Amino acid sequence: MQQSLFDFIEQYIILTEEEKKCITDLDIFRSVKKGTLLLSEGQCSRSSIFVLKGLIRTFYIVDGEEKTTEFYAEMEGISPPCVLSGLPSELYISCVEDAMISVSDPGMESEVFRKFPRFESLCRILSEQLLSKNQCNFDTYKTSSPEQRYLHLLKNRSDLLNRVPQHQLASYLGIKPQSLSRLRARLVKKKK
Amino acid sequence: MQQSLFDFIEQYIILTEEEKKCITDLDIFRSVKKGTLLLSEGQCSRSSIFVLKGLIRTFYIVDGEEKTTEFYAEMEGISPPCVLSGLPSELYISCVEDAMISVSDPGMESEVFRKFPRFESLCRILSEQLLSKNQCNFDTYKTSSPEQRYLHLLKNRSDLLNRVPQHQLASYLGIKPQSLSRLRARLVKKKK
DNA sequence: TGATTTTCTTAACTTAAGTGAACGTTTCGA
DNA sequence: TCGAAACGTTCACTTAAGTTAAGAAAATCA
Repeated sequence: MQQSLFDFIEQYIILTEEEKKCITDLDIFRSVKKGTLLLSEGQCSRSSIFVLKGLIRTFYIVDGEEKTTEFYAEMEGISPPCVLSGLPSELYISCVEDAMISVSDPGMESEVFRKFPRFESLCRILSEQLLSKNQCNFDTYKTSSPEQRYLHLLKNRSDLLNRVPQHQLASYLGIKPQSLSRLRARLVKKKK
Repeated sequence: MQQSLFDFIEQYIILTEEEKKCITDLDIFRSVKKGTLLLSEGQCSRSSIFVLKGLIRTFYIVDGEEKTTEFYAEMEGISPPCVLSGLPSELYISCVEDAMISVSDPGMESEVFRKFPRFESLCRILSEQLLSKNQCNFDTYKTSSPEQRYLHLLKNRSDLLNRVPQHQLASYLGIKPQSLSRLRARLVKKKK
């Protein structure tokens, strides 16, 4: 299972046996059941999550209503705001499917950076890439309508359509479930 | 002028004279006039920008229409997607006000990292913070209506209201200028 | 300064999302 | 396996943004 984490890292740098052992020794791999809440409002978690298998989802609760903001599938990771801010979380993280994840915290990271400085270099590059990607996604969201966002999802992450309940998808697109139903009906009619 | 860059960095690490000289020698400071385009569609720029004074704005042109995605004021920086991707830019960057900026590229950065490794450590931390902040902003955008986004702007970045033309603000909020006018009129009426 | 362009607002009409409700289907736990 | 809860769709109505157009105000520059 940890092999898939090694595979991910080795897209960037080839790991020595010593480095692999160091990662293994951290004992960061966890198996979690569908529906598990990995983070709840009010918690001051220090844990960053990397998804090895399965699917997790982040959301807020605004006026008693879940607002899904992102899905994280294989080889994607999330470090919730509370990890850096130290403030109680407003974010929830929950398991959409049974999943294998790795869980780390800033303490582990600095330990690894101390032992193997090139890991910090890798993390700088990765977080710059993530930042850039995140900004692009934000820009795409801002410049699209719900319908365009749905079509974009259909094209680029169609796996989500089968893995995620409609009402979570709707929320992710920024609309209500009823509106997603209608939107889909409208598109089918247009196509004819 | 470069002092304000030093001030920014020294919020995190105190610079030695040697480090300051290294930065000064890079000759990265530029003065730019209002209206100047710092990046246009199609360009493969390698330049990241940090704003020391003034205001710049990023936008796309979609169906012949400008879509403003972000404003960068004092002590904020932007590394456009093309810097990392190497692909021709779809993003525009333009100067909203006369500005003083610093312009760097990946080559300069690796030179500085080589001479002073702790700069890479600082950059990792900064980009992790930026990523976290960017994700929070994205989440706030996703979970808000245009009206809520306007009120949020009023509360948190009210300086922009005076520094930026309405139609650019409207675009930034994800609506048309006419809708922003109407929204404002609606709010005034509500207040009474 | 005067002319021209850009910007901002208002208005009437259109389009699409929000709301509340109903109803059939699926899921899940006792 | 039965019953309750959650889920997805449809409908009628409401609300707010998009569109088109017009006119007033402000900024720009020759």
